[in-house]
Amino acid sequence: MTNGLVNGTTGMETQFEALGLGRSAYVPPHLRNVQRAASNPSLSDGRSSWAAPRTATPPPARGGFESRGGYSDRGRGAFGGAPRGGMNGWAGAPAPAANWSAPASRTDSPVQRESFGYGVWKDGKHITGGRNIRMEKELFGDANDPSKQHTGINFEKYDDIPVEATGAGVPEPVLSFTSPPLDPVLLENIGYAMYTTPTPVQKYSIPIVAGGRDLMACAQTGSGKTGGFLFPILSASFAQGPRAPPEQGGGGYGRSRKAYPTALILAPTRELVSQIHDEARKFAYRSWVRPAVVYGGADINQQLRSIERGCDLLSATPGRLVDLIERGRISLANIKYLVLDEADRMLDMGFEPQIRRIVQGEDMPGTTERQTLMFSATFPRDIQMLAKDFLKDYIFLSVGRVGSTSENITQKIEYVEDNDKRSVLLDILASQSKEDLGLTLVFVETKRMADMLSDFLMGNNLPATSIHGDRTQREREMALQTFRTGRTPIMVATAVAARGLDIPNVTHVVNYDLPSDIDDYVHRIGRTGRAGNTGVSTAFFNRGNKNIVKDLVELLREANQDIPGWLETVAHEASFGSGGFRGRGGGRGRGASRGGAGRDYRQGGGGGGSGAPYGGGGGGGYGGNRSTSMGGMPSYGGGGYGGGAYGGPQATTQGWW
DNA sequence: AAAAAAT
Repeated sequence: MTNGLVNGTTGMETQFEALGLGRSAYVPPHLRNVQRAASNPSLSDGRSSWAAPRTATPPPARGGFESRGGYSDRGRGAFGGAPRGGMNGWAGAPAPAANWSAPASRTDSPVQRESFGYGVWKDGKHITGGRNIRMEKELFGDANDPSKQHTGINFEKYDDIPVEATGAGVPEPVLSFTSPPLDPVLLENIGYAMYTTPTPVQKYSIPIVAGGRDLMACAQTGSGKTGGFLFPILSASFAQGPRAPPEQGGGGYGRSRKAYPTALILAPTRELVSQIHDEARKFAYRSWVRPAVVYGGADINQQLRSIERGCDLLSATPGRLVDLIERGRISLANIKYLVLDEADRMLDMGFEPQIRRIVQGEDMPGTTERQTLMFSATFPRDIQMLAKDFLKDYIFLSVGRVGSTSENITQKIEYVEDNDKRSVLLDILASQSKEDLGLTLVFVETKRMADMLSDFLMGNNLPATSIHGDRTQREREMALQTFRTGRTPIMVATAVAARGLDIPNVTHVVNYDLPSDIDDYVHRIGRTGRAGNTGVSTAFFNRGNKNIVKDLVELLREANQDIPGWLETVAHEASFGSGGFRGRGGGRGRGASRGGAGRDYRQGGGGGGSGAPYGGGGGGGYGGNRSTSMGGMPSYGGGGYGGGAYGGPQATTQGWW
């Protein structure tokens, strides 16, 4: 895919057809690079090619971006035309070109940039740009635009999130945003974003990263982890400048079009990457750091142009990044900071070969020459392996679940048979008060259901849209945009929207189909009740959801929610149903997951021989079969799985299955 | 079982 595809502006599909690369050439994502990885003996050990010359001296100002002017991508959002949440304020505003180019003497003059909110790194110093009110409005929003209402996290509920840091030499957490350790420019940006107090993750991650340490954090979205890595990385970057660019081999030909980012953030979904990028733009305001974003499904030529204009902190999905590396347009040789966000999810999605290639098989500096931060909701064995390979002497941070103890969200569970779900949903939507301008997010399990349900709602004259992985990227972004702005205050979504997305004003989450994983449930309901607001969550429960019932009841109890009697009954039955039912080797390490999302397996003790909180031994909670005090009631049939669980109309004493 | 992800 590195052949002559670069030319032209036609869509990629057209180009493929022209080259005779029809659908037959398609390789499913999870199989991509497999051969390459297998046939590349240097993957895990051979760092030879890149490791050689790297100077530690502060780099000179980079001629590349200085002479190109770093402003234009700012005026355009991340990469040209893709409509995203952040684009509202500026769309009609004229480009500032006339203003800044007029003096025509030196486009790298900091004075000129100062007018536009961009700083530069020059002669080993950070020259901060001046304020730009228009840009501030675009980045930090204004009160009249609900889609950009600030989402600063300042609320007391975050204070009771338990955090545990383990490892050698854990620094004291900071208690507030101050300089030091944070750069004054960053502090100003944090102020513009209306963040007043660091979240628990941030309290720890700031000094950890500032102290040059690697970090493995078990934390979920909503804990403020984006700030947790952006703040210390940007702060250090502001102070230290970029890494010296490597010698351009031969040098003969003009300036390279290759981008050399200093920081790389990998995340599993396009929307998440896009959201991280929007945050990065805020906190990089007025600094020399130019954030950039690349992901699939969007015009690659626009992204290429965008990264040419500046690419210091790059947020990326793995596939598109590999593509750009193959095209020779991005080099990782200058990386000082690597962040893997939602690492467990990335592995679930089959990204491991691509991630290993990016981190170990290209030109990224080794573990000792970069700082690496990994975030993951869980800490199973494959994540531990990744941590072992990517991190050095890391500090392990375990952050409790945000939503579980929150009473900001009223959780209702209703018993609804599949056939009744549609009409019950209509009832719910109809009963929502007209003054309630909040947004309703409806989760379903399949893409097909997402389509069908949104069609159904629209057929009933309800302003609905849908988001799932089979929609085009444009449709996905449009759906998110119309949802955010309230034009379609109902959005039907699959798992693509379950985690990470921060959408203000979601007042109601409906689990039309319950997930089978309690953590997914927590993530979903966490789309509401954010930033100190209250929210409502309604779940449709029926016999198909028995697999989640025990965790669900436990969660509801912890969150002080009303638990319907019938649900308790079902949970009780389930607890001595088939032993192997949960399927994951005795269930998940509840104790670990609840109190702190995971445990530092290096600490030894508790949690089973492997130290893995999940799998293997069951690190607390409900390992193994639980024969209950009720005694006697046999489990259904033999083994538990599949047919066993719901295989028949089990008439029990409770009578309802 | 489904979803997501360079084209």
